[in-house]
Amino acid sequence: MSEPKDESAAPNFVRDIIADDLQSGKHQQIVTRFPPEPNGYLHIGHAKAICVDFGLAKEFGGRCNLRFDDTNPVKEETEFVESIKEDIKWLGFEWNEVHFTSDYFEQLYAWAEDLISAGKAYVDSQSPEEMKANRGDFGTPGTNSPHRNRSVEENLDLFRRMKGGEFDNGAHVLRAKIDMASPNMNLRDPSLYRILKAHHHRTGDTWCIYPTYDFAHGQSDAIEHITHSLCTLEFEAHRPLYEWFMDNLEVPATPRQIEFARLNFTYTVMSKRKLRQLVEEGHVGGWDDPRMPTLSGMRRRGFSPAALRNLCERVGVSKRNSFIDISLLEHAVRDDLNEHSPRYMGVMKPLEVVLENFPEGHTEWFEAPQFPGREDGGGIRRIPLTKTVLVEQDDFLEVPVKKWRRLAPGMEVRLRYAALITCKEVVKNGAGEVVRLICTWDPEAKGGNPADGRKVKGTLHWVSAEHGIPASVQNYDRLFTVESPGSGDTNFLEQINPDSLETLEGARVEPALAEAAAGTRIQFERLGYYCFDQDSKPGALRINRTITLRDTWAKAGKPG
RNA sequence: AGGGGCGUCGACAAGUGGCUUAAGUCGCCAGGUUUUGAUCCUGGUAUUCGCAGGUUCGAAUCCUGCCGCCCCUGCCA
Repeated sequence: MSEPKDESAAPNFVRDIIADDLQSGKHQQIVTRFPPEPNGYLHIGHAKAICVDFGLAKEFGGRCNLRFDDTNPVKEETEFVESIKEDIKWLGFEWNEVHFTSDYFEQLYAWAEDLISAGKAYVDSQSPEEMKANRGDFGTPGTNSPHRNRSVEENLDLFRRMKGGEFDNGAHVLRAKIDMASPNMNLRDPSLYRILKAHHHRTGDTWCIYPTYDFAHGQSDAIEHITHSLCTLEFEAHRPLYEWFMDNLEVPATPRQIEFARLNFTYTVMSKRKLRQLVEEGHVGGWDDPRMPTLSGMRRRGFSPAALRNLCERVGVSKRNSFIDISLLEHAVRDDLNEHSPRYMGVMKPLEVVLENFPEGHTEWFEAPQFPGREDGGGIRRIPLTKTVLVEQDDFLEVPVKKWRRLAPGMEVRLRYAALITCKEVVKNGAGEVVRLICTWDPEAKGGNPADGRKVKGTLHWVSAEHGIPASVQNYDRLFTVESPGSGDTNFLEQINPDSLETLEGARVEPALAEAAAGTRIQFERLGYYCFDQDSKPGALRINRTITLRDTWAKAGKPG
């Protein structure tokens, strides 16, 4: 039944509530739902909601439905339904049933008439401006609408004519008759139905009146017998209204709404508006740009679903508004990728190294483990060593700094898994730039193990110049330079990190990667985790850097 | 101004009157191992729980007052 929760699982007050409800017998089985509005792409914030909604249901042997909250036909919808489903599946969750709030329009309408018949709802014909003015203020009670006391018959007639399409948008609205003086603004006769002569992505032109979120959500939960309706903090003030409907309508079940804090990260933006602006103004390549916090962007970047799930678990669920340090995300990603990414070598900015005593035209093959840490190495791949190899430009310094353990004149280093080489000569071009290193290799140290047991501290990644395969590499970094973009009166667009994307066209990778499929996640040793882009193909490799390895050397502030 | 919610280490977050002179995770610092300056391992990192009083033998946990932050006046969700 319920899986034992991971010891590393962070606390989660919702989990405690559910456990209590199950133990007390209030529920035999729990049912939750994930209710996205199909009007945009899912982002990392939604990932938390998905993990909570689906994860808790799974943990307790319950069920979780996917429900598209499509009560507003004005906001283009159908195109997002598939991407949302895809993202949820990618994250690793399955829904029990898929529903659309629009499937319940008939029932919702019937309930609206019930409310009218019971004298608990009325058709208001004030203009939006009048309604706003009469709603009062936080400090002052609202004023009853002049239409508040229309008869049941008149209300029914008006409401049916609204449904029949007799009126223009905005001419009338159905409101609940609750309390215009309530300190909770949501209870000052909230709108239940509005006239919207728009084409709906599923119901087409069947309706011209649509229920509001408040009138639709809880009742939809009830129809699906949801036991725990989990949502974010901003709906807290709506809970009394949610419950008012449960109390005043003949609903088949009475779900409980529980609110928790949404997920926020430093160094990124999460609002739909800002994300859209980034895309529409071309600051990024699209919704799935690897720098975007959208699930499609993160997927393309190479983040694994398990990493995201682990992150959500570690972050916990509480009611505190908080900004999670992005390093927590980065850690979760490295943690999972370290465990699951096979190792390869690739040189980003090549520097030629000629092994002067290596036989001309000869190729020496070595076997290297895919997972060096594992006992059996997790499989192997073969890598060729030739007279000319490529190493990273950053791994050579003509004048080494202290503690330098890479290449420098006279220094011996290891070419990982293959050889020990010593730098003998530095060749420069007319501009004084280093273009080539002349080195010798130790034929007695094949594989990198010296016959005399001498210690060679530095180990470099490398690629055979003859076998190395060209690749276009995209290095991604944080999209913003400040912790909370757009805070205060700053413009978040001016805080975009100008170096969030670096494209390297001269990279060369080891031949074992020639046929790598799009979506493949690997580690380039000593550099970081990478993912073959969705557009990558043999002959035109395109590789996205997901995240660098931790680099305490760079952090120590080494020069150059 | 009214209502709702929240304030524990740099960031998350346990703890709900004594076993807490406050878990864990990330980060950071210091060591060790290492053919990735990665991983891994070890140790350090809040005498203090928004502030001020009070109750109590005893409080982060109870009471009172204050301060701070977030949400609510869509025919958005």
